[in-house]
Amino acid sequence: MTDTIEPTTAADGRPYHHGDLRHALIQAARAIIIRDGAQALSLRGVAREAGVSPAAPYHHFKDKQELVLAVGQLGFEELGVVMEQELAKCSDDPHERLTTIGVTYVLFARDNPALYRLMYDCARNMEALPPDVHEKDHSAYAIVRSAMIAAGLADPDDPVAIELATTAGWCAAHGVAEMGGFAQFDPLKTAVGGELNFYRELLKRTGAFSAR
Amino acid sequence: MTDTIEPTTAADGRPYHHGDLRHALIQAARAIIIRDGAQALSLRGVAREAGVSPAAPYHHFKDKQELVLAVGQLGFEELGVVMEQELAKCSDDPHERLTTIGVTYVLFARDNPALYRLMYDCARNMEALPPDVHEKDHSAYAIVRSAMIAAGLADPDDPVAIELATTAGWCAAHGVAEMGGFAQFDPLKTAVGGELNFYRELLKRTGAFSAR
DNA sequence: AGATAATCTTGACAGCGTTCACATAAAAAT
DNA sequence: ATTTTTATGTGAACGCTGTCAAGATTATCT
Repeated sequence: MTDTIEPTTAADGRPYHHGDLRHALIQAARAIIIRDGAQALSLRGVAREAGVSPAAPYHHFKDKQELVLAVGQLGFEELGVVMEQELAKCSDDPHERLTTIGVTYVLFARDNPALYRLMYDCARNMEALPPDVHEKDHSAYAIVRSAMIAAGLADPDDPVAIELATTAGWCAAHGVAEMGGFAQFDPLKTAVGGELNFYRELLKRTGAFSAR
Repeated sequence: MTDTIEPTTAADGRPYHHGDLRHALIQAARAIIIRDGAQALSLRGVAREAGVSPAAPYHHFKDKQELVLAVGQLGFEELGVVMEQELAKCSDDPHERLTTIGVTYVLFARDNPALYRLMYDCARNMEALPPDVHEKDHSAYAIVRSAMIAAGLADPDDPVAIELATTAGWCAAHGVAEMGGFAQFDPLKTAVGGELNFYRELLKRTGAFSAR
């Protein structure tokens, strides 16, 4: 009882079995991507940071790609959490809620550009992913759609128009999310009274987010 | 005169000096990127395809990155050419011209997704590029801006509003360009009467491209 | 013609993704 | 409680990659 009773501790300090390697690998990869960009990510580096051998990850991911996709998937979940938090703090006015959705989305991308880029790749290869991601994405999609309807930007009786409005809004947000951070726009940002105003104006002007 | 007088032919068939390697490397890289995606691009592979040793490219590009950026830059020039062609075929109606700009942009991205992705990276690191790219980009930017003004989407006397409208339009086009190709939207595409209509509707709904 | 600069090759280095054979620990079965 | 199976780790190895240094070959300039 005097010895360490942590999960199967060996003599040399750390246990032979990591405990929850899969999770640790995803976190390490996420950290590297956020810190140094996706191009600087190497499986060996991730393993190193997690304190295991280069071959260990292959018991949890069949590929480097599969690890990367897991990080992207986690990004979507994070975004979902942030979105709910912001919407909870928001008023009931439909237009304001829609704006909150757009701004939150864009700010998330601004704060984690490399991660957002990964999430985009993730979404592009959505067919190749396990089905639960489909559902989660669809639920996010559903949030935007209902906000669109509530704000009167889509006729509730015209399904195609609803899908179009939702898709257009998502596309516009994606565009602003990826390009809004460009340094070229710095002068314009100050001219318009700060970064946040800049994003607001951009989203407003991409009519998908503006009231008629 | 009976011998081959092509640029300094050696006995074994090909000349020791390639003649215009820099160009050949860019073309080879472009082909690989378009065919197999940017992730499948290796400097050695490019050198192989150009029939040259792995170290040869380093006399023309200091980096793999520099080669990739050159391909992206070439992409912008190509897009400029296509844009001019389409605008030449277009009527004088300002709204139609604006729509043509957006649709051409999106179709270019749809036809060469990997190349377009590269161009985006290129634009993101624009500060790190030689200044002539700045000018070219600015000229493209100027095209969009004047089209915006002509279409009455920006008050010619409000410089900030002009920049905002132009930027918003570009962001919206980027969003549609990157996300429009997602397989998730296939049903919607057919429901709306084809791919082209889909893009048109999307651009119209991201209000930056629609008349009031 | 001779010197200088540009271009290409060869050979090498470290790092990468991935796989295979093996070691160890945990879980399940007896 | 012991054995067997399964899950999870290590180590060494393969071919590939980006990159560099030293030497060979050709073009260019005086």
